[in-house]
Amino acid sequence: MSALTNAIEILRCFSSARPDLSFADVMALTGKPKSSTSRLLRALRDCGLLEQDPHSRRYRPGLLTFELGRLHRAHDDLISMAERELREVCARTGHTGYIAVLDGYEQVVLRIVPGSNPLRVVNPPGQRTPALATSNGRAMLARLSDEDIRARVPATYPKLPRNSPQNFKQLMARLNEIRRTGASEAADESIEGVGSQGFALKSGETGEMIGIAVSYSVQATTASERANVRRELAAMAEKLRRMTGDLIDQSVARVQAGPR
Amino acid sequence: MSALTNAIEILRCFSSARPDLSFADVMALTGKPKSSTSRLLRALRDCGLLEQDPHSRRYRPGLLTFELGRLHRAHDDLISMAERELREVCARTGHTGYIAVLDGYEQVVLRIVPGSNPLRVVNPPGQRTPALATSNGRAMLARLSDEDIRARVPATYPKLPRNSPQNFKQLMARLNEIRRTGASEAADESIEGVGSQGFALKSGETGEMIGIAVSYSVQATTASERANVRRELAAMAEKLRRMTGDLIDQSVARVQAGPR
DNA sequence: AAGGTGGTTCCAAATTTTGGAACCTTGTCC
DNA sequence: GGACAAGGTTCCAAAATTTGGAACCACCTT
Repeated sequence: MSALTNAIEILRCFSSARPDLSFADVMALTGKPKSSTSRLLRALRDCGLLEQDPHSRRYRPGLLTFELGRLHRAHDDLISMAERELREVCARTGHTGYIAVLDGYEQVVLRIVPGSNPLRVVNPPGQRTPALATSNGRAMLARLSDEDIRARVPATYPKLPRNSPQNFKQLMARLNEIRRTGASEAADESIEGVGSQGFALKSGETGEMIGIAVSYSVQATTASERANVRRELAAMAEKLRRMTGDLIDQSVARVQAGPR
Repeated sequence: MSALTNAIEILRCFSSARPDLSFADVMALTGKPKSSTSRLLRALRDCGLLEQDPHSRRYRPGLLTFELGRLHRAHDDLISMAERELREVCARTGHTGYIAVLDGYEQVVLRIVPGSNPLRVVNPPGQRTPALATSNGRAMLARLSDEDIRARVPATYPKLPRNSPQNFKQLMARLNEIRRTGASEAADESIEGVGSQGFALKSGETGEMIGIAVSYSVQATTASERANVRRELAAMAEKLRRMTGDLIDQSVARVQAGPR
């Protein structure tokens, strides 16, 4: 599927860091010849996966992506359940909640539940982050086999924030700690000044896995507030595991806190 | 681009009426042979445009569509759309444009689009003004229920400029006139010597509402220029309503002009 | 066992794709 | 006006990919 593969390669050039691209951008990023690029962009534009600004000539994701994206897991029971419970936790704690999924060694935020706290962590859904550097990301990785983790982490270990695991050995130590203690937490990692706690949840029926986290400002959140978040997430995790048939060892059933 | 075209054909089978599809569904909907369908679905799954529920075997839009759709949405939200259109109107008319939202009985200016006219109305974003005394403010109020309007206007009617409605009865008369004629316009109200015309726009999807206005100096703007502004805003309103799914009666679809 | 669903693989013919070269349009600068 | 750059488009022959029918597979139900 060479044409399709090439088209997808172009689609993957778009990100929140690069929401729109020029003809030359696409050429540089993909390394494809001018004529191939021209034909591919035209095909993508004609089918609705890309659209082009008439003035700037720049390309961006088109309406079809929006229409399809809205359908993505719109009727996912696991996510709906988790989101309902998370809303209550965020209403009580005032902090912002996230639901994310793993893709490779990265995670993608699917849902955000705003808190009432005036100091707000702002991150749009759809954002991609190394799962190695987030609380819920690490919680999800800890639920995988070591082989699976090894296969996901790039051979060239990604450059991560200072407080995140700096190599595979450190990562595995962190993950084993999460497996042992049930605690996944971090501060000043993927976002400076922001801490979070999270856990992973699996559907016993489908095997689907999501990572749930609550984040807050490190400086503005007291130790007792953090302890409260821990208790809230522990209760939430236990409730959701019962609801979804998430089989997990009791020894790691406690809340896993992490960065985010 | 036959493979790409066929893949897109499959993607277009998904809708909110059919958020996920089985192998047989796809075959029936596209009429493609089994082997082609199998290869196409596999390619779409491998590239992230579709994902497959491991339990039910059904296909649905994949993570990549979610991510790209979010990028599309970020570009195409209500305010961004309105601002882009307003820029063109202001470029053509030369006057200053405003986008505001309602907060209680007041409006808050979110965006300002400068015109080229040397006589310029200057108002900073974030400014609060009684919506009762502005063209776009009154246009937005006219879109609310009478109970909502009543709940927003303080029990002690606010002191307003001379040409603005001086009591609740006069306000309702003005709003009903806007509802009837679709015209919301004023002069010498919130700013002495300044007139404006505006309309309200609602997102069919989210219910979010904004008020859009173009303002000008009353003395320096001829009647034919004002008529031109009216035509420009009417065309802009119609276009935006189509784009946003703003359902409004045809009888009030004409431009509403107001003070500002 | 028969039948159905959800696929996968093989194969030769048909179709599409590819990249380099030549070309086009529009705009900017000297 | 000429030169250059950005953003493309079209042509062409060789290479690559795609196609649909047939055969096959795994699993489930009656």
